[in-house]
Amino acid sequence: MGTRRAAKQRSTLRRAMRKHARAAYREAILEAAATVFGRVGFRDATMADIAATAGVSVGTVYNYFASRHVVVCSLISREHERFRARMVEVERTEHPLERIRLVIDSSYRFLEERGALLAMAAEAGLLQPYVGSPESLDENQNAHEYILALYQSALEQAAEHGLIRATHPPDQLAIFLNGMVSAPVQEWLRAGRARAPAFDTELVVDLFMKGACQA
Amino acid sequence: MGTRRAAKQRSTLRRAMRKHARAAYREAILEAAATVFGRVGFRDATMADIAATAGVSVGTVYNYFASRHVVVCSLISREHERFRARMVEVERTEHPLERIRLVIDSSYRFLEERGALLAMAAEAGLLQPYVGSPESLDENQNAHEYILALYQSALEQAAEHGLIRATHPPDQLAIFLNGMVSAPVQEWLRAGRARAPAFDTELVVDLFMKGACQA
Amino acid sequence: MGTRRAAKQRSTLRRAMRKHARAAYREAILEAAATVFGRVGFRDATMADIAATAGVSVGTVYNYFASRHVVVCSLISREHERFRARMVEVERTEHPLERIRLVIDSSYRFLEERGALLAMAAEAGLLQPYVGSPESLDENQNAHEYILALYQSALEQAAEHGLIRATHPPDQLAIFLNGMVSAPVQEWLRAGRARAPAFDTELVVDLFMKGACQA
Amino acid sequence: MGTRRAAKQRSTLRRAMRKHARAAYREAILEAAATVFGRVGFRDATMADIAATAGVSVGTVYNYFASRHVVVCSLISREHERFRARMVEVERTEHPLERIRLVIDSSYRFLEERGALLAMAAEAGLLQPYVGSPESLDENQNAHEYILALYQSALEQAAEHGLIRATHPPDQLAIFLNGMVSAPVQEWLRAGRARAPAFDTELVVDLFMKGACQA
DNA sequence: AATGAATGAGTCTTCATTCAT
DNA sequence: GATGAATGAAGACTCATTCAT
Repeated sequence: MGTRRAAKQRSTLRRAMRKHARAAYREAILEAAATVFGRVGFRDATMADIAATAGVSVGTVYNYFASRHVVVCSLISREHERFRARMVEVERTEHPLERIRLVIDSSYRFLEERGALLAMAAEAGLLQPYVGSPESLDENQNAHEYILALYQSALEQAAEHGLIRATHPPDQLAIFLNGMVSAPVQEWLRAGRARAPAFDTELVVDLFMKGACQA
Repeated sequence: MGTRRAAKQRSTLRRAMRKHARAAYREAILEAAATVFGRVGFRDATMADIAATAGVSVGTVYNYFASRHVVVCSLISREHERFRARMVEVERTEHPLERIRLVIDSSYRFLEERGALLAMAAEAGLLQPYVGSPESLDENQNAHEYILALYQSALEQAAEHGLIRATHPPDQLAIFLNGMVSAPVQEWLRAGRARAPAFDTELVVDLFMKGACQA
Repeated sequence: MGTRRAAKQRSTLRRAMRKHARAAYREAILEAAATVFGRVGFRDATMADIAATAGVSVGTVYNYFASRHVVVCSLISREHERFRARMVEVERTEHPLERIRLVIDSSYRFLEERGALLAMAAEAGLLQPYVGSPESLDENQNAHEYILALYQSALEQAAEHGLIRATHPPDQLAIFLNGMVSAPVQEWLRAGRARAPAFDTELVVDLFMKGACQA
Repeated sequence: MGTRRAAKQRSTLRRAMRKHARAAYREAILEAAATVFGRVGFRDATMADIAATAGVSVGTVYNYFASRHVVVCSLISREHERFRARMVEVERTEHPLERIRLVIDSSYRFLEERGALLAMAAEAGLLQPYVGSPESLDENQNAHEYILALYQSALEQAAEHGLIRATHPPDQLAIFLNGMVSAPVQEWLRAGRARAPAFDTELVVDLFMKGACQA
């Protein structure tokens, strides 16, 4: 009887370890994919590359992801989820301008931490055409739309409260704001991610709100 | 003697015609490449596609361009030259803010006219880091740097003249301005180039100069 | 001493149970293989399919069969043995024509019962040359040769007794008889095993013995 | 002018040679496919095998056939056409029993000449399940159906004329006749195509018509 | 100089087999 | 002895590049 219970315990333990190992493998492969995608780009990253970088065989990658496409989507999806998780707090902020400031700041910090390439992919949706439209991402995997919506609603609210000019449509303002926010990130990517990125939230907010003109 | 001179003339003529023919072929191939790149994107365009679109054989493409890579670079280079040609006039404008307005306006018009190439420009410029080093461009093929430089010098001059705040470094201002200018373009690309693009220079200038705040 | 004997008994019992368990596993796997082979055919059946159908892991399949090839051969061998077991009775029948009738009838009934395996049998027997040598069977696993031999000896005997014409060599007659017997089976396979098979022994015997001619 | 005409002639010549070369390549590949299929079977024949046997590169095979499946179908289709071409004459024969005799004889001669494996594939449709049903052959590529139809109509006619018993349905008779005809062929295939095949039309006809019984 | 067929390295994906637990 | 994840060789197919005509 004791033996049977021990066996059961062992079995449970084993299953737990399995589960853990599976998660670890999955994670390692996604991380490797992120690395390779960052190195050679989405299109030129081969499954062999990813497997080698993860330190596993190609077959193993296919044990965790049904196809190359699934790897890409899973990766983007994962980043997107992480990003949204951070935004939960921010979304609660009442004051629209403060909320904008926090969105920008959180975005920058996320980019700095996660290595901007992937974050960019997830956030900007820039790589959607590379991923392929027919099997492209779900609505809720598209961080770009999500951020634009955040900006837009905050700007609408701000306009209602008389905090910003109501002369321009808020969806367009959102696009321009996002353009300003993204600009230094893209510049950093363009420079080959050489130095550690240093994105300045206050600068963006100041410039967007007050403009470049002399007061 | 007359015969020899005639022969020489004929030879010269033939050489001229040949030169002209070569240029025409080259042009046709580049234009075809532009079309194909615009249609299926950089990475999915095959040499066979380009050749077929140009109405020549693959072999002929290789008679004019040493490799696929050279086709891409030549195309970008050509577009860049055309772009700069249009900017000659603009660069002569004295007033810095007016010059900025003209740069933006010319850029937008160029993008609207060259249509399909836009995707390519975006990929070459914005996505250069994704495309990877093997396809990276020479300094003088990089329209992005060129435009940033235009903005920066105009902003410096504007700051000297007290037309804009001197609180922010002009190279950073240039980046943000460029971000705002690019934002609607990227948004248009992201939407799949569905509707005809309509970029609003005045809106950008207004927003950049005065900010979103209430006066 | 008593203890030792008890231990020995227990050990014997355990060994017997183990033996039984092994046989049960073996059987389950072969039956699963039969099912899968019947469903998707020889070549498209994967070890994973077989294991899953048997309700065991792939590793377990390899504990009982050294390779995929061995599974196939074992299965065919087993079917062959079952088939021969049924024929024991038939072989005892004295009258050669009656014996032929019984062979045909038993064959048809075996095919009807073993259903899905039919495809396999057909592939293994008829398509052996297509399957190639690596999967070819031992002499004593070949049901085809066995049946031909049954027919041939019965036909020889019938000729000796003056029951059939002696104008044709019995080995050739056996081949033709087998061809007629197999014809509706192959037709059924070809039709995708759509309807339940209904093979008519009397028809075959009548046609083979009396021919298609008007009496 | 003379030069231009010469150029045109050359061009025409070249085109003709091209065409001829293409046909020759196509033929060589199909012949190689037949060889390889005969050697290792339909399923195990790889494109690399076929290419190597044909003395070309894999890419070349794909220049002539869009996919592996197309190679298989083209091969079967080609054999089928050849077979039907031979049957044109036979189909004209009025007397139904004589027509049956000729169908059998022509089939046997075709099999002897073309190497039975492929002929079998085309004729018996045995490989249909290997070729894959969803993209399987067109109705008119199925020689098996075609031959059965020939037999059946001849048998119907023969029954009408009182040449054979009307006791059995002609579609079933056709199947059994075909079974008898095929039997020695299959036997020959099973034996590994060792000796040159020698199929005896008269034997089959005699046995099918008169049966094995003593008169 | 144009042509376009031939080439073969490289890509994704499958699956029989092994082996640590 | 059972398990099932890891492995990697092998297969179908693509496409940049070469070269004989």
